[in-house]
Amino acid sequence: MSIARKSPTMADVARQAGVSPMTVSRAFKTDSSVSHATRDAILKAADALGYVFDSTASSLRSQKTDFIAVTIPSINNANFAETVRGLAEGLKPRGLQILLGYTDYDMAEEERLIEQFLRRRPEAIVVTGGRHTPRARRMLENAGIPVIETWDLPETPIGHVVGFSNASAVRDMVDHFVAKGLTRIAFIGGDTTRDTRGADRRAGFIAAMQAQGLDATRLIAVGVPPISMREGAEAMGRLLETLQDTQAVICVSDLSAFGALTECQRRGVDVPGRLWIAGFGDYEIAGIAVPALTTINPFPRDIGARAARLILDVLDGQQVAPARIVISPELLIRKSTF
Amino acid sequence: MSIARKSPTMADVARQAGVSPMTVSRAFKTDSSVSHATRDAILKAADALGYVFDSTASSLRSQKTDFIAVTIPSINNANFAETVRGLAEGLKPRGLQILLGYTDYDMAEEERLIEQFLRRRPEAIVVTGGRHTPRARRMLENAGIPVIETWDLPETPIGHVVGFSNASAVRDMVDHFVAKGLTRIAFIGGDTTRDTRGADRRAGFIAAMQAQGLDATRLIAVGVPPISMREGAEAMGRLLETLQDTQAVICVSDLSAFGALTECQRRGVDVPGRLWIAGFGDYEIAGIAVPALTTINPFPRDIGARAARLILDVLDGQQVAPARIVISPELLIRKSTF
DNA sequence: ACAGGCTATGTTAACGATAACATAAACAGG
DNA sequence: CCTGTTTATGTTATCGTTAACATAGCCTGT
Repeated sequence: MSIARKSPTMADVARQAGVSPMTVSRAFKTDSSVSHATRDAILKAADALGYVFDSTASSLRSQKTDFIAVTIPSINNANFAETVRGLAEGLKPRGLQILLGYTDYDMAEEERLIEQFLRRRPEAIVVTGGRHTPRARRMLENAGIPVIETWDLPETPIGHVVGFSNASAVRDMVDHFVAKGLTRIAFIGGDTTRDTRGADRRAGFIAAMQAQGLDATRLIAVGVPPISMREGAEAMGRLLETLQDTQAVICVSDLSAFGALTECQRRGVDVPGRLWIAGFGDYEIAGIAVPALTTINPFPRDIGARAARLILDVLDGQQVAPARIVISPELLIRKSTF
Repeated sequence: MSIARKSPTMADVARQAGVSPMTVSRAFKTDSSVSHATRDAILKAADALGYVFDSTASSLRSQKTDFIAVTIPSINNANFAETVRGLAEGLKPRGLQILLGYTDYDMAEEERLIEQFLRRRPEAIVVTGGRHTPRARRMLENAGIPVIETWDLPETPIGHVVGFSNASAVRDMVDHFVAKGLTRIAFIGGDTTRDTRGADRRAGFIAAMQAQGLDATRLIAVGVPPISMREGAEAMGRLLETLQDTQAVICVSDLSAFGALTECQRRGVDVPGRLWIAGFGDYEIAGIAVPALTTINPFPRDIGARAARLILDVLDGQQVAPARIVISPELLIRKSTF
């Protein structure tokens, strides 16, 4: 490794190429007016010197960081990952870079993250969900940049929204089951309200059951959200031991649904013969499990893609009023509920 | 939303608090010497004005961004996510923020990403794997910051390494199967060399089989890496139709292994009775599938944690020579190979 | 041939913080 | 009580780029 002498700046490149620093700056922008010969000479000089453009200085002077801050609850979740992909793909053509952070489903951590991110002066910020600490909300309101809440339809949004109703998606599923003649339906989820979308789904389940005049108390809560396969299996074990006459189980996500399914397999409980199981999220496993799991596809990729387009429109001044983009989740009936 | 008047700077806070801007700057650092009363007054003034610290300006002047750049092949992969978690956790106490990007298993995209990231002047950069485009390699070598290659043990590393040998991990598994008396063993993976770790695993399989004097040509290649559950199922379908006497299958990852298992379930092929299946990665699904899948745990969280500690040591000057930290993956024998 | 417009480039100052240096006041030790 | 040290604060210049303005040369149309 060579001695870390100070890295060259535009001034060094300018000297080498026999032009002013300003012309070097222009040569590094695609649109600006620099003659072909000059730009070539500058890029060659830059290459020879090993010059690397300094975004930090550029950001300070131009007051543009080209950062889009994004916070998601978990980095280890295929659905949120898809939303980030949708975002990244939509933003990349414009040279916008995602500043990604995860909150571990913790609103205090979200607040901390938002504060950190706003210091970096992003062009816009995308957050997951519509519930935040009061201070986080205040910071977002005063940030002076577009704010987009996703994966939810908050009643009093901060700015823009790209999401869907977790509660009514679950209601659709309950109604479907009831239409098929089932009445004893249970819900498996996590045991606190850390995961607000999970809580919304449970609330939607309860409301839908009550609206149908059915018993809405078959609720199994296991573990700290986000609950995954193992917790789903544990919950199913409990369900099979305490509420043996249950006909169908709706799980807060496909992962817990799959865990529940494996528990049935271990205990020799026939799915869907004796018990129906459904999940949420249309993760890959839902489609490939045997039997394939009934689930709800909330189109996470689209959420990101729509948010990206919205950001571009807002930054272009094409969209000024707060937008409310509603995604319609799709109910996917599969073999686990036949 | 209020009129976006220019946001306040330290100078504004200083005026409000009746001190110099420098004192405001000091008040925002935890260690520096500011009297208790002064700091309180400054923080109150900052709060009243809605001041938000500007990291961009700070970074330029202090030549410290507190960014650690990290590139992973896919954002939608539980193992890489764990590595990022390990990194983030280790770096957070020091105020270092991760700048995360994914390459989609594409070295050209990795090159693009590295170039973008280096412009942001990170304190260090962590990349996945030991193979890069020549230009990417050159950029990393000349970046003048610590470079850490992970998830691999490159022969000619750029700088530091935190990884393991994908090939020898698979060899251990082959040797285990052979010791159990099996001879007709197949390998399922993707059909190109985009995924270099996948390619290393297949190469390790072939070498191990040949070393045992066995037929190493039972190779099923399906789809563009990274292959997942669906491709695993498809590959298993092909295997069952073309190489019926196969006794065991090693898959490039647990996801394809699980897909393969489901295909066996659909076709009524008994696992492990008629066929053994093993994966790689110790994803959650491997432990909970029925039967549970034999796999290899490469301790992805540890990779991140060790990389984080290494970064801190290097930045502190406690570690100067390029480190080579070798993780020992663990072979986990489960019900799918009994 | 000349006003008006366009293209390619240069000059100056500024973005908002802080490193480096300076200093007044408070304090400690003999 | 005086010197030497520490603590709290201020002053100045600067990090590397680019917005804003300026200008020289060239083209276009009449």
